[in-house]
Amino acid sequence: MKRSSIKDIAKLAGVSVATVSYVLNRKEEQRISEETRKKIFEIAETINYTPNKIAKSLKTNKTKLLGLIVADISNDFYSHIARNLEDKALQLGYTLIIGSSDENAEKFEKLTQLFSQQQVDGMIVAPVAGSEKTLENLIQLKYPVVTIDRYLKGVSVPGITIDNQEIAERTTSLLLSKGFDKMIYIGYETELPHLLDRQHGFEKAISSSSKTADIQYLLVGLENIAQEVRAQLENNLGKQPENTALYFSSNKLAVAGLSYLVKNDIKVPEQVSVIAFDETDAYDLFPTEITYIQQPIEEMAEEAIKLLDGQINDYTATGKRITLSAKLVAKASLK
Amino acid sequence: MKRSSIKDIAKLAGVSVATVSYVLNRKEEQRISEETRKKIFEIAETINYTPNKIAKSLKTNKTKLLGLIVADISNDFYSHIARNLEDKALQLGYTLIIGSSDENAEKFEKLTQLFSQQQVDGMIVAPVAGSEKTLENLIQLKYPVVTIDRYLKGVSVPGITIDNQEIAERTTSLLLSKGFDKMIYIGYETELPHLLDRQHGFEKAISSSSKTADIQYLLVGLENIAQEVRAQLENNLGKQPENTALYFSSNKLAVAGLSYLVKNDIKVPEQVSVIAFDETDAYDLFPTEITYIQQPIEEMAEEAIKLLDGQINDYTATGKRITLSAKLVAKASLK
DNA sequence: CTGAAAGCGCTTACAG
DNA sequence: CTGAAAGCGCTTACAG
Repeated sequence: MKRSSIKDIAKLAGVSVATVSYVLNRKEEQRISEETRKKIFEIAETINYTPNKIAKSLKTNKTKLLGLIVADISNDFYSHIARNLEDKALQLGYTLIIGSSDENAEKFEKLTQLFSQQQVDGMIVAPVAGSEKTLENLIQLKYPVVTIDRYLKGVSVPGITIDNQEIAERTTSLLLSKGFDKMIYIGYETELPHLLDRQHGFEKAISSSSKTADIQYLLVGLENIAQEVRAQLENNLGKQPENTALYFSSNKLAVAGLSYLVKNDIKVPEQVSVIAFDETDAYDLFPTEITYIQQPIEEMAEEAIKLLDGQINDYTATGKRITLSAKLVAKASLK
Repeated sequence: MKRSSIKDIAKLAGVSVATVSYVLNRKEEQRISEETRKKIFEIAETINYTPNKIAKSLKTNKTKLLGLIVADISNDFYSHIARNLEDKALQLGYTLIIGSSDENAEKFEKLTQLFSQQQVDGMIVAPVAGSEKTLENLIQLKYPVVTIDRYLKGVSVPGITIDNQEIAERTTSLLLSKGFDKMIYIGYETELPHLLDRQHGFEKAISSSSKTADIQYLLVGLENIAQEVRAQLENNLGKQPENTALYFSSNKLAVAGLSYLVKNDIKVPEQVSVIAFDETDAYDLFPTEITYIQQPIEEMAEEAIKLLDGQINDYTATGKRITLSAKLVAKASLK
């Protein structure tokens, strides 16, 4: 595969490569005669010229490539984030390189190195537990980075998050007002701050309320979610629960939990009310419409790209964090 | 952000850039003294050197970048394809650039151009209707390309598909053997050959069978799938179907259809049996376990990368198409 | 209005 | 064992 270069055009047109470059880049300052301009465009067309961005990148030090690191691109939430980022990035002329960290700090670091070697102009990352140092290194190198969805304690890096604690608190208060006998929080056994925020919001609402209810926390690891959730619900919820509320702190947890409910013919909301963080098409298959907390994914993507583009064009060390508001979408699963 | 270069190392070590390059690339043929070798590694370490792959690419004409074009990365099926491709690609040192075509031939072409400009070493694409010419152009330029999931008529390009028609035929025969009064095929109104293959498989089984049943085809466009499927089922299935089988030719169609069933309290498999192409976690939320056709996604990804890597390293014009076998996973939704 | 030339950060035959 | 030099395909001040 031999592609044509600016040099080929120059030769055919009988001009210098400089002239070709000026014409093709529409640098009007250097007024090239209409005649040669036309000739150059024609030749470029006929020999099927496409610019070599690699060469351009080397010169300009810009690749128009953005690195995206998520936990797992096959995860519903992240694939939607990725899709929205892709669209917003394209609008600004960027293309996305994507990698999955699998919640592994080492792999996360490898990916940042790989992307850095590919000279991405910037990175959008969902950091994993233990990746503080990796992030700090990037910041120290003045590498444009923004976090999305997640953030890490003690690392000052710009990013986009939602008001996890607040929305969790508000929705929990709503739950409390309904007077359940038992409320179960299903969450992750994790150090990830954004997930802990959700839990703290839940706890805060509970402790500041005058209502009393039997409160339980079921925490599962990041792997084998489905089995763990089902097993724990079996132990703690039983087959014939009454006047109980389930609070799932992610859509994956919710899918696992709802699967348990439907398999055991537990009625929602008659026996158990359900509220879940994040949406997913899967809810459509559940007999009752699910009440969920909706993250403004499109807005998150837009702000992330904007923030990153800003950093790329004019780097300023800043830990600027933008917090967007999630909202509750109330459906029948909450009595 | 100013990164250090090979030149910086050379200066600090008091050697030439050539020597540094040889050492860093572990080219043992040119035996460099252990002493300078060590010095160079140390310096590289301390000044935090990372190679500029862009510069290397320009010289070697290899970027180790692979372009992936899917219909929509937020679609469950494609995000899983992407994830598997990512892993296989990484094993061979490639990184993935991802783009979504939205079933739009123009956007598909734009993406190929963009990727080509980024000098990707090759592309893995799920072509869209009308993208024959775009594909032909790439082939003509001897650009390494392999298709995945889909293929196009009359274009000779290597690729991976599954035996859509065969598996559809086999599963339909199975359905026929159960003696349903009514069988409804829910598919797409499309020209995409791999989807038509599924329909042809269904038709073939029907026409070559001695059994008779009321056969219906519900075809929907590629947009607004959910609403269309529900509306059509409402008209053609009704609220109290009996001894009927539903054949969904994709997981998105199945999710839409199952949602209709669950909302209308239609019992599976007592009233309606269900079989679906492709899996999704969403099935977990349906009261009955769904019988589905499982594509060997991991194997598809592996073969695609292997085929592409082969093309990249030794280009030979070939329309080699690899067909893998899908398999039926039988569950309770089929009586 | 146009071109010669330097240079981006590497690799690699070639010479010594 | 090591280095000088050419070159990958562009861009861009500078000169004319």
